[in-house]
Amino acid sequence: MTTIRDVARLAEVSTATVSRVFASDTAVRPDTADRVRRAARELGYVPNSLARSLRQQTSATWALIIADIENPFLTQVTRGVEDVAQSAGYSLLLCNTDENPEKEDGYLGIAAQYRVSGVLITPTSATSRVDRLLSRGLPVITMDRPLRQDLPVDTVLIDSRRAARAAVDRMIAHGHRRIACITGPQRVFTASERVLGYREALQDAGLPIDEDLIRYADFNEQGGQQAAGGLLDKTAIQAILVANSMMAVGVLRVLRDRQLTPGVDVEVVVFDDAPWTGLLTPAISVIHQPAYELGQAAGRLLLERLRSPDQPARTVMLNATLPPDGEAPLPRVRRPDLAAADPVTSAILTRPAHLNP
Amino acid sequence: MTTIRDVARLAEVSTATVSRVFASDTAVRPDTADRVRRAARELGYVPNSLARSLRQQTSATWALIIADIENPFLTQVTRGVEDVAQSAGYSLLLCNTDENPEKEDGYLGIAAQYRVSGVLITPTSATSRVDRLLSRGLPVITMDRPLRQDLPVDTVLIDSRRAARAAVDRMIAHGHRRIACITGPQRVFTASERVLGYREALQDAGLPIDEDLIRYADFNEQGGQQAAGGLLDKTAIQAILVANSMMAVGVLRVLRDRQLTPGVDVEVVVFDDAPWTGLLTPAISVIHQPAYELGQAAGRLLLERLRSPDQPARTVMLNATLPPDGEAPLPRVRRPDLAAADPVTSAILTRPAHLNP
DNA sequence: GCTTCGGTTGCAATCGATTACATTCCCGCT
DNA sequence: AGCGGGAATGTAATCGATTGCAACCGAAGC
Repeated sequence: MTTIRDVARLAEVSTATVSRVFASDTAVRPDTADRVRRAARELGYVPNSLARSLRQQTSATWALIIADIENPFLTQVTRGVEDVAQSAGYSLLLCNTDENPEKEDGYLGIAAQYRVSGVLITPTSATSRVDRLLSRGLPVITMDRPLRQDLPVDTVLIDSRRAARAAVDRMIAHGHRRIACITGPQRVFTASERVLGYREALQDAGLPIDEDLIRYADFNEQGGQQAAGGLLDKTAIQAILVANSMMAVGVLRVLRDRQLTPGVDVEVVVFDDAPWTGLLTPAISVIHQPAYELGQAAGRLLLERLRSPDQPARTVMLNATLPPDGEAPLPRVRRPDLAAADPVTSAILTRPAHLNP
Repeated sequence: MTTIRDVARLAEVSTATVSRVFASDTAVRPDTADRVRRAARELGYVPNSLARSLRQQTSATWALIIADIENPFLTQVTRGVEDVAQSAGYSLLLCNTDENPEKEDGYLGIAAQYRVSGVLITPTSATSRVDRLLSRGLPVITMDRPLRQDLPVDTVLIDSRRAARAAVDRMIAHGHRRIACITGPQRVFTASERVLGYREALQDAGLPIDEDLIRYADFNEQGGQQAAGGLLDKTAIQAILVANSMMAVGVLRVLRDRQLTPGVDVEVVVFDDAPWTGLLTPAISVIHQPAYELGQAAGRLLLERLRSPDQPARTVMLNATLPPDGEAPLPRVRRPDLAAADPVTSAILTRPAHLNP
């Protein structure tokens, strides 16, 4: 493996000069620089970023710690983070926790070992041990789920409580009374948050809350299937709110198996606007979550945090949207311009990405 | 940030001893080791893996370079790779190329800079510049798409040509004659491979091939929509083979908009068994691709390559399966035991994952 | 008591870059 | 010619670990 010394030798300069050509803005005479670049090309020199990071005490890497890479919502988040990272010169260390706090802990340790310059995480619970990173001065951004308020972490959330409430409001307006809610593990913030919105809507309408209509299960297809099965075994329902698109597949499968047509026999509203939801007839309602924008906002918060480490922690709240009653879901725009779309976050998000050396 | 010296000082030993406690199997007296571990815990010591990797000339990191993190197929592949990597002590550097050869090139460079110990890639084309990694002795595993035969890279493929052919055979058996094929960019191996299978089936049946029924488009929803729209504007069809599940959404949307019911007016067969496909009525046919297993196999090939760098390159071929005619698609098993399921690869895949220090 | 030997431990070089500081070079001005 | 000063370049310390080699220690064997 050729090193900076080899290049220096061939170009007949010192390693300092070579380094300056590639990694700093210190002046180097153009012809010297040329000679160095030629030598480097000839030798196939690739700088060793481990050595560089060691010396500079910082690496151009972020750790992205997410619960489930197979969840399309998180996939879109990942994509948003990746785009910001890439355009600012950072690479991503990808970590999949499986909603498992121990796996998460392990990855937090790895993030520390790798001396990444920031961590973006969807914490498995509010008690995730990110404090151990913070005490080292490592910036942490939490996504989709908040941590304890006293921790100095920037946060990007989606207001899913309000969206859940709007969805249930509408079900009530449609005349439904037996309305169920199938959501993720109670420990997970977004899962309980959606239940809160559900409860609020019922309470506001003066309707009783039947705890048996609220089901917690794993945030995946099987979870949805089990929850819906257990629910329908005990009682009949008129409408159902499902907390994510993976669960929705399971729920819809159960409905079909029981000859219940979504949208006819049971009104169904689902979080996440998975593209396939538009294919069902009649269409089910979906709550659009700005997942890509969430990732993007998280990435940008991290960039700003790196630029000014001591500013107070910020929380960005994005809106989930339920299309107006009677209207088809909005056509999916692949990459909406968030800054234009959401005034709440535009202040943060319109600032140009900082291009790191 | 506390370093190994701080720990050494507190434990009243040399840095060498501390290092040996944490990172090698050299003997250290149990009570000394205890003292070191206590000191480390007290100081909150986290080893710096940059320094370690620099010294050891190898890092416990793999680069995973994929075309599109939002493609569920590739997401499952990622998951397979991640599981193997994690259980062998490796971390993943995630790179998203967007099917863009320049972005890919950039990431290949980053992989080299980071001195990752291996690269797993779905190359954007057969001319991807992985040779520059190979010449450095960096192991490369290609996934889902092969490179030039003369390159010493291990490869995991899915035999999608055969699956495409089987699907079209069946369409022909059903009496269809105007059969279309919507696939990805021609440059992408799997896209053309599926067309080859399509052609073979028609040829074997002695049917003419109408080039106008073959459409290349982007491997996403929009691509599927455009291709299907263009196709149906010109001609009517009886059956259609779609090359992945993202395109399928676009295609199915077009069919619906034109009042054509999949499975009734047009027979539809789709690559990738996206979970939602089972929700459509009547159900469409899907070709199951063992994506998770592909990722897993790739990870294991890399582990073996790292263990014996000089063995000849290997290619693993996995089967895509079309459920027998008339039968419902197989119920999705979340994590099938690949070794038991597929004798072709069991030899490789049953070997226990090597646990790295 | 001395030697030997295996088990522990320490010393110091090393990995490949960056960078503070020192030195040299070059040019223009007096 | 001599000098000043800015630009270019070199020297060497440094980042934080690992590891070859040497030194040391204690017990066993003679």
